[in-house]
Amino acid sequence: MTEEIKTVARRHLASDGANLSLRAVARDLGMASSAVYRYFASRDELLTALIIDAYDALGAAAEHAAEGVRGDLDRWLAVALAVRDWALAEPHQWALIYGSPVPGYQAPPDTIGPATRVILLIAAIVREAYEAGRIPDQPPLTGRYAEELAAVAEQFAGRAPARLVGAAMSGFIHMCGAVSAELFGQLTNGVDEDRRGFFEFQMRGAAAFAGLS
Amino acid sequence: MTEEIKTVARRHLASDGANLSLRAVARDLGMASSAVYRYFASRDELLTALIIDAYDALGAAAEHAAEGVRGDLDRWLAVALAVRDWALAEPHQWALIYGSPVPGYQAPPDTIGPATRVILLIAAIVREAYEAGRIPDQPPLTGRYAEELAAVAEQFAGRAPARLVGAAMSGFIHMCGAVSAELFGQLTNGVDEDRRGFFEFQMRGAAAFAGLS
DNA sequence: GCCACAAAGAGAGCAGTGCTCTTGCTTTTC
DNA sequence: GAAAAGCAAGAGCACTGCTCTCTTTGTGGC
Repeated sequence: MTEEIKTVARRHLASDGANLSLRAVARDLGMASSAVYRYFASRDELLTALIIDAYDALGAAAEHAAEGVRGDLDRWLAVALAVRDWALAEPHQWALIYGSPVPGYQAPPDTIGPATRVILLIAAIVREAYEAGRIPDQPPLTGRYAEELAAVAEQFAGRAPARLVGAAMSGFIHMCGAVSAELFGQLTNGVDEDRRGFFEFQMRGAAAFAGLS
Repeated sequence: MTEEIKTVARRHLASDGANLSLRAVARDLGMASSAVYRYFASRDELLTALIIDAYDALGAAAEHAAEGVRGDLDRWLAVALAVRDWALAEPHQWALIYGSPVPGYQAPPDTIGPATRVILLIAAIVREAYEAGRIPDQPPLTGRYAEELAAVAEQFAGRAPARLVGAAMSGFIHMCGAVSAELFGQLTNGVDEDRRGFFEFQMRGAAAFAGLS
């Protein structure tokens, strides 16, 4: 039942965005709106469920795309293009997880696990490349943020230097920005035909910043 | 009067986000909700007015920051940091213009003018650097998107090559992504203290991609 | 001074929303 | 078979965007 509600809710998400109507979902299911509250304590809880599912679906798509691809750069590009493909297929789910936060909505801790799948995948790509000695040396970073990056590295990226972790995060952020820019209409009247090509161009730049090849 | 409504609406924007209540705004002004409709035909029209104002304020802040700064890289960094500063000061206005689009809302053509101020400013920085011969040569781009970029260049960036225009747009997109990531909570548990430093690190990377120095 | 007209606001009302509470029905469990 | 638990329905509250009609207010022309 919960699954059925989520399926219909996802359909409504595609037409109404984040302010989908719980009542309309209930109507589509042929039940009273109050009955839905047996499965989800509130509209926000429904949204949370959809958010977690979206993160998971995106993470799965990215991991699947990376499977079996050899070469650091190719793996990174495969991940980035898979993320873009998923976002183009599910624009409203993308908006839900990487768009502006829903007003008054506070993401519960359950979401941070699924939320990190993609960035962890990218971290793994970079770490493997680094540990295999395929990343050229770069001058170390200094400053407070470099220490924070080093702390992150210690947790997720083995012995990779702060600069590399920073470049990886930068690539992830750039990727999210590029997808959002495309979906949210920032590219209109600029690049309209070959957006995939332009996206790949940007992602190659991001990879070069990290020293991937 | 319209100005007064917008001011109160902006205050509500800060607490309720994009789904601010026209009735609540009217209440705050001590007038009936129907009276507001004399000044704005609909809630969407109010949002449009706020969007245009936000684009203009951001554009003005960016242009002001660039004034008098010498050096291509420094100008670019000044613009990027000014954009970030403005976004941190007005997170809900940022979400309004660069976050996920409001469901069912179609941005009218009036918005595209103000929307382009920042990217045009960046284009100007890059163009000047190129025309003064301060951008090292890079291999030309090929592909459909390269043609589109060349068309954009012809309009806004003089004789700059497609790769340079692409890198400039890439930097703009990266900047938007970095600001959004910070505002929308993607950086939580990663870089928490010195986000400004990390932002600048990314923007220096974006500048290098375009050949700015 | 007075009338006429237009602008500005008030108020009621419609259909819709999230959510709660009470009531009833059905299925399981003892 | 009776008690208990799970599930759904319905009414209702306070809220929303928006429309309609009505009333007040201010101003220009004579």
